[in-house]
Amino acid sequence: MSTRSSTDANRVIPEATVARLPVYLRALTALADSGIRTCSSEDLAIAAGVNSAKLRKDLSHLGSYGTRGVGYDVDYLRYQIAREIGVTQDWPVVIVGIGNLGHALANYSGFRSRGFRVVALLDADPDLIGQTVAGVAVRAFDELEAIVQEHDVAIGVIATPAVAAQSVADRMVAIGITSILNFAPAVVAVPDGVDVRKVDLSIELQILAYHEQRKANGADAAAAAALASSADGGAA
Amino acid sequence: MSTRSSTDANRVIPEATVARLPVYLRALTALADSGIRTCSSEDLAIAAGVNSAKLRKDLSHLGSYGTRGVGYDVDYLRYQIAREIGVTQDWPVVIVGIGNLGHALANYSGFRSRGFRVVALLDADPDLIGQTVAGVAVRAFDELEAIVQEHDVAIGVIATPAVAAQSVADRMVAIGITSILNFAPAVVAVPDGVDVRKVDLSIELQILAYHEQRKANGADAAAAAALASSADGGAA
DNA sequence: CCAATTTTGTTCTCACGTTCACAAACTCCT
DNA sequence: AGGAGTTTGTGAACGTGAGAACAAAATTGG
Repeated sequence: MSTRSSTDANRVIPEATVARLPVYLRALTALADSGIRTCSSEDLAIAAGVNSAKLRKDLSHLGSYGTRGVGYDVDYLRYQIAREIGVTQDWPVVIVGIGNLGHALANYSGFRSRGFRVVALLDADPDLIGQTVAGVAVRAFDELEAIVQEHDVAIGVIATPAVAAQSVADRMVAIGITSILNFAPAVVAVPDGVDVRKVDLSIELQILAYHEQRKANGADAAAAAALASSADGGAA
Repeated sequence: MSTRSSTDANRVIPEATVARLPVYLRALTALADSGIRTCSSEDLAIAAGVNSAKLRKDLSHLGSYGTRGVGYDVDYLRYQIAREIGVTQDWPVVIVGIGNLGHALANYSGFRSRGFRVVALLDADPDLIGQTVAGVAVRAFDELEAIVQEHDVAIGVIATPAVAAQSVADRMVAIGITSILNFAPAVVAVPDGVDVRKVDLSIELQILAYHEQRKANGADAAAAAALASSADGGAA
């Protein structure tokens, strides 16, 4: 009795694939916007900046949505990926911490257009409460529980300073939020069953700096190696 | 003649390790700030939110900076990691695109304190040029080349709308920038030798949404499975 | 209708990353 | 000094992911 349909909710999709599905979704939207109705895995792979074999393998985890010899129907595939990710519905989101970054997030139009709706902005600073940002009033952090219950919020965004991040996360978890996107430069610990993703601006820059330094050192090392080998002469 | 010192510039550090080094650096700074002079791999692993075996293996790629039976000297290890990443020096950075996100980035104090210095803010919008953001004047995008050459900038940050991202990246590459941090929701293509890292707010949310949806479906499926098995009864 | 062509979906192999488990090396206490 | 107790650094096993290569399935042209 192991007949598994292609829409079987129990099939596992590798994490690496899940992380790329939103990229494919965006690339498909761009293709659709430029009037393209059908594309090959090669076309889509280029638009998404990946290898076409990887793209096909990723899509094969969702099901067989292409046609051999033809390619993929852009709108159809787009819908299938959106459904798989879960962004055919709208997800209510709360943002905690309305500093510079919180402002930018509240104003980011990409959330609304991609399946997310900011239902509340919260901050602990009394001076901010009552101000309107991006058309949404800033409310007191204490109101988190009421808001989460009213709108059935599952996803919270932390944009506070580092010191506040853990206590905000604890509160979110206690209230029933099960997915957290953390922009604060701090590690937050959460119990099993709660997902945390971390976006850290300076960590990304540091990773670039490492490679940048190696480029410079590599050039130096190559020069040094050239000198050394010329000093070695033919003395092998 | 294969005597390789522990500071051999040619040893390779796995990419996954490189991505975690900044996390360790931050955790060590936090420990140092609370007056801790020495820590075990277990202590540091908890502070960094990773498994201690992974932490030790990561550090072993840099060299042997710990003492068995004792642990790591916080300041010493911090310096070694900072040197490895390359943030003992200051990296000049330009930010292109001073919208909501560009504002937030310009004001982000974490850059300055972690080895990066914003030397210029650029935008194509004439209305923005001349305004001061975070103490730095916004200048015309055309001035990119002069600024990059004057300050020897190797790292550029793109915070423009998606449509502008590729052309900004092309210009950066042409001028000699070799590392790009891209916040625009678009894939940018660059030649070999140029590193691009991408930070995408809505992609992170979409990944959370996927898992959130699976939690809900999983609960449904579990309920359905329970029903099915009770319907099955003992009919094995 | 059949051969040639195109393109998907999948299999196989290799590389990379994670985790376990333990020997080596250090400190502390008697 | 020597044994007990800690903690690092690393070898080995395991799991996941990437990419090449190819069979299967569709279209196209004669």
